[in-house]
Amino acid sequence: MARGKIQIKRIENATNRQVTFSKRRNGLFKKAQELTVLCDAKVSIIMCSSTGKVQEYVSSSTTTKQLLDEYQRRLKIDLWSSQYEKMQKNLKNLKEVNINLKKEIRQRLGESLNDLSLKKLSDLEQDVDNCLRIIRERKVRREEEENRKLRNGFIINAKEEDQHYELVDNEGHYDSVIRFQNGGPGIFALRLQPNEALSSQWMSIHE
Amino acid sequence: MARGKIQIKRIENATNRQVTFSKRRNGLFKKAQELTVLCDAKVSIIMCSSTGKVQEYVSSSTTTKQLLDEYQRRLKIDLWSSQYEKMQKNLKNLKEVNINLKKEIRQRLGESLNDLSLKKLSDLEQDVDNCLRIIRERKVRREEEENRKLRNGFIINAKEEDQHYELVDNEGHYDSVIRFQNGGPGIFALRLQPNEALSSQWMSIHE
DNA sequence: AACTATTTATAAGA
DNA sequence: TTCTTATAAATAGTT
Repeated sequence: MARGKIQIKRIENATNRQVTFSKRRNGLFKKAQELTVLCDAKVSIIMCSSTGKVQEYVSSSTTTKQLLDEYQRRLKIDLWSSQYEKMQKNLKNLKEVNINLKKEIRQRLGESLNDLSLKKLSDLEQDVDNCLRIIRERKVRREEEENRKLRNGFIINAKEEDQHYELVDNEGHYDSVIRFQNGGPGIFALRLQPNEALSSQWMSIHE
Repeated sequence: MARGKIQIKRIENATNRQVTFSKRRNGLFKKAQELTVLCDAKVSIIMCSSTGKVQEYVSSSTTTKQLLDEYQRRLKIDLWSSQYEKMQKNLKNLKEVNINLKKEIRQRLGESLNDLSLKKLSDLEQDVDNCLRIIRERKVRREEEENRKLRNGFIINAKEEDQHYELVDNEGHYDSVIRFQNGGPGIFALRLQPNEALSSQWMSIHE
C-alpha cells in the first residue's frame, strides 16, 4: 500500500513476513477497536501466526468467553458438544463399572444371590472359603508379629511398619473390571484373570 | 477517512451507525483476509452488532472451532470448564467411589491387607466367615430345591424361577458407599450401616 | 449503492 | 524493533 503496490500472496521472506504480520495485526486491532466504539459493537479477534504465537483482541465491553457464548447462542450451535459427549460416555462407563463392583460386593456379602446359578453359587462359596483362609492366615501371622514385638519391647506404629502402604495403584481407571461390561455376574473376574497390578499384590501374599 | 476527520466515539444516528458498521466490517474482514494470505496466519473474527446480528470471518485454511481449540490449547485455558465443572466433579466422585469399591473387593479377596490394623483384620475375618456361612446355607437350600424339582420331574429355568431377579436397584448413584470418602479402609460400611436398598435385600435373605 | 476528497494504513528503506 | 515517508487503500460525507 505504500512505496509500491503489493500482490496479496504469501510473503516468502520470513523476516518480511513477520514484520508485515506485526504491522498489519496492529492495524487490524486498531480497526476493530474503532468499530467497537463507533458502532457500539462487540468484536473478538483470535489469530495464530505461522510461528505458532497466539494473539487476540476483544472489545473492552466484553470478554472472549462471553462473546463466544453469545455467538453460539445466536447461531444455535454448540462448538463443544463433541467434548461433552466424550465426558458423558466416560461418566456412563464409570457408573456401569460402579454398579458391577457393588453387585460383586453384595454377592460376596451374601446378598443378591438369587440370580446366581447353582454352579456359580458353588464357585462363589469355594472362592470366599479360600479368601477366608488367606485372611485368617494373614491375621495369625500378624498376631505372631505383634506378640514378638511386644516381647522385644518395641511398640511400632502399624502404618510405619509396613512399606506396602500405598495399595491404590491406579487413579480410578476401570480397565481391571472392564470385562464386567459384557454382561453376566462375572463374580470371579478379578480373581480368575487378575491384571498386573492385582497379580503382583496376589504374589506378595504368597511369597 | 475522508471528507473530514471523525472522532472515534459512538455514532449517535442509528442509520449512520449501521452504514458505518457495514462498511468497516467489510474493511476489517478484507484486512483479515490479506493478513491470512500475506503472513500465512489463521484469523477468526466474531462480532455482534448493537442490533444483535452476528457476523464472523475465519481464514479459509481453518474453521472457527479448530482455531478456538488451538487458541485454548496454546494459552492453556479452558473457556468452557465452568460449564463442565459439575460433570467433572461427578466424574471425580465416581472415580473415587470406584477406587474404594475395588479396594474393598481386593481386601475381601485377601489382597491389600497390609494397611489394615490387627483389629480390622480380625473384623474382616469374622465378616467373611459370616458371609461364607450365608452363601453356604443358600447353596445347600438351592441344592435341596433342585433335587426336589428333579424328583418331581420339573425342569425349570433358574432365572424364571426367581422373581427377585432385578437386583440392581439404582442407576449407579454412589450414596451407598459415600462414607468411604471420609478416609479409612471402611471395609464393613455396606454391612454395618446398610442403606435402605441393601437392608431390604438383607432382610429378604433372613425372612 | 456510487462517488470522491481526504484521512489512514502501510511497504520499503533507514 | 522503531521511525520515516511516498504511496496505496479505506472511508466519511455526499449524491
